[in-house]
Amino acid sequence: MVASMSINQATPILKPARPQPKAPGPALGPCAACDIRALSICNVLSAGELERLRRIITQVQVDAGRTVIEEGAPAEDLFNVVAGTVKLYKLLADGRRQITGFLFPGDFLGIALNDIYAYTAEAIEPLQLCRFPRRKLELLLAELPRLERRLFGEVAHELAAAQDQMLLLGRKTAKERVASFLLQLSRRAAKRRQPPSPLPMPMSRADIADYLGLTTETVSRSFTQLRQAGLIAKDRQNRVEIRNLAGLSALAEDAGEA
Amino acid sequence: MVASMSINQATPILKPARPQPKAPGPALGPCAACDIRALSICNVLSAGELERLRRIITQVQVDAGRTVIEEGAPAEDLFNVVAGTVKLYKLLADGRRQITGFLFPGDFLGIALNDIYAYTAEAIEPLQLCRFPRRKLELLLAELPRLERRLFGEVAHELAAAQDQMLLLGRKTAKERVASFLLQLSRRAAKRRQPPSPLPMPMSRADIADYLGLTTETVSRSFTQLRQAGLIAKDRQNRVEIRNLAGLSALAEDAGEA
DNA sequence: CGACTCGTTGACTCTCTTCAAGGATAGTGG
DNA sequence: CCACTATCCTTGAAGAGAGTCAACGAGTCG
Repeated sequence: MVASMSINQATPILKPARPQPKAPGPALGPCAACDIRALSICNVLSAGELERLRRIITQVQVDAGRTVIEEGAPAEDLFNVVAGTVKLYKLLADGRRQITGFLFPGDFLGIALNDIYAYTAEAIEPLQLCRFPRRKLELLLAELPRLERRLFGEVAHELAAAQDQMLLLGRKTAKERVASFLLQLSRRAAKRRQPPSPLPMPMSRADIADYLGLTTETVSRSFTQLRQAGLIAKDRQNRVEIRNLAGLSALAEDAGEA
Repeated sequence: MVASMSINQATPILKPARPQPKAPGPALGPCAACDIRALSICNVLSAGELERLRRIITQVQVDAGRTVIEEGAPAEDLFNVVAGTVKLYKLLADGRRQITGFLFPGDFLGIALNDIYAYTAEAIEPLQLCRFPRRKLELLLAELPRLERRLFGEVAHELAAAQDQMLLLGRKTAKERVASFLLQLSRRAAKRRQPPSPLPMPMSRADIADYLGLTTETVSRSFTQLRQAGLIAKDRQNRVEIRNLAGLSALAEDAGEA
C-alpha cells in the first residue's frame, strides 16, 4: 500500500531543442553525431532513409522530474531517448503507483493503443529526446517497411520484458526481485556498451520500490542483505558493484532467461 | 510461494485437423465458415488476401491439458485460437508459476522474440487452432502490410494489457485483483459478443491464483468476500454472475482504464 | 549552519501464505 | 445404482514475509 507522492509538479513541458552543435555531416544534421544511433530504431535505415526520418524529428530536452507524456493524454508524439533516464508508470485512484519500466538511451517511447497514452513517462535525469510526430511517423512507416519491422521488434521486446516482470511481481520474493532488478540493469548497461558492473543508480529507492512492487524500506533491507551476503557492494557515488554474478543470478533467475 | 504442480503430462501434441466439415464457399475453405474471423487478425483481409493466408494455414486440435507451445522451444509456428481457452505461463526453477495471460477465441498466440517462445501455452479446454508456419507467415506479411499492421496492433494491445497486469500484481490487494480479473473476463466476453455477466470460468482456482499472484486459498476467500458483499453470485454451473458492476469496478479499477 | 530529502534500520502490525481438514462434484467400477 | 476415489473448492487456524510507523544518519542546498 504505497502512495509515493512525488512533490514535483509534473507539468509536461518539452523545451524546444537547444541549437544543435552542428555536426560535421550537414545532411544528416544531428543524426550524424548521434552516439546512440546504433542502439536505436534508426539503426536499420540507409543514409537516404535516415534523412527522411530526420526531417520529421525535433530534438527536445526535458528537465529531471518533468513529465514527457501523460497517461490518458492524446498520443501525438513518439520519442527516442538520446540521453538520460525515464520512468514509466501507472497510477491507481488513491495514488498507489506501479512503475512499468525504465528507459535508457536508445530506448523507444510512446507506443500507444487507441491514440491515448497508457502510462505516464517522467524524466529521472535531464533528458535529451528525439520527437517524432505520430502522424508523420506513421506515414513514413508505410514507406519504410524496415523501420516498421524494427518498431515491431521493439514492441515485441517490451512485451517479453513485461512478461518477465509479471513473473517477478507475481512470484518472486523481495530479495529475488532486487537481484533480478540489478541483473537487468547490468545487462542493459552492457547492451549500451557501458560497464556492467559499477552500476549507476539514477532512480530513487521509491522508484525501485514502485517498480518491484515493494516499499522503500523493503528495498533498502534487501539491498543490505545482498551486501551482507557479499553479492554486491556500493561505492562512494552510490553505484552498485556486482561482486558475485553467479550468486546473484542464482538468486534472481527463473528457469530460462536471457 | 506456490508450486502449482499440474499432474498432466504436458506433451506438446498437436493433432492434425479432423476433416473439415466442408463449408459452403469452397474457395475459402474453413475460413468461410469461421465464426471468429471478425475477431481475429483475418478481419483486415480482402477475400483474395484471405485466400492467400488460408493456403498456409493448418487446422489443429489440442486436448485439454496439453501444451501448444513450450517456453524455450524454437518458435516455428503461430496460432489463432478458434475455439477453447488457453493459459500462458512462465516458470521459476523451483516450480513457482506465473500465468501471464488467458487466450480466448479470436486471440493470437506465438509472437516470439529470438525465434524462441518466451512462455508456455497450455490448453485449458479442448482447442481448435489455426496454425501458421512462422516462415511462411513472415513472407506473407511482407506482401500484406495491412496484416502486418493488424499484428502490430495485436502486440501493442498485449503490451498494454501486460502493463495493466503489472499494476495489478505490484499494487493491488487480493480482493481488488479478483475484482479486476472478473471485470476483465466480462469485457473480453462482451468483445466476443458473449453475455458479459454469467461468466463461464474454465480455469481452475489454481490458474486464477497463478494469474493474480495469489494462492488458491486467497482467491477462494476473495470470491467469498465478493459474494458476501453482494457484488457477485454463482450459478449451478459454476459461472459467475456480476451483480453490482459499479461496485466491482470501484473496487478494481485504477485511475483511467478501458 | 539549519532545513530538507533520501536512505537505512528497528519494532510492531497485518495481509496473505502455509498447513490442515472438511465438503462438493464428477468419474469409475463393482 | 451406489459406493469409492480423486480432484477441486472452501474454510479455519497458525505462521511468515512484507508493510507500516517511527527514528536516525548522511548528504544537499539555500
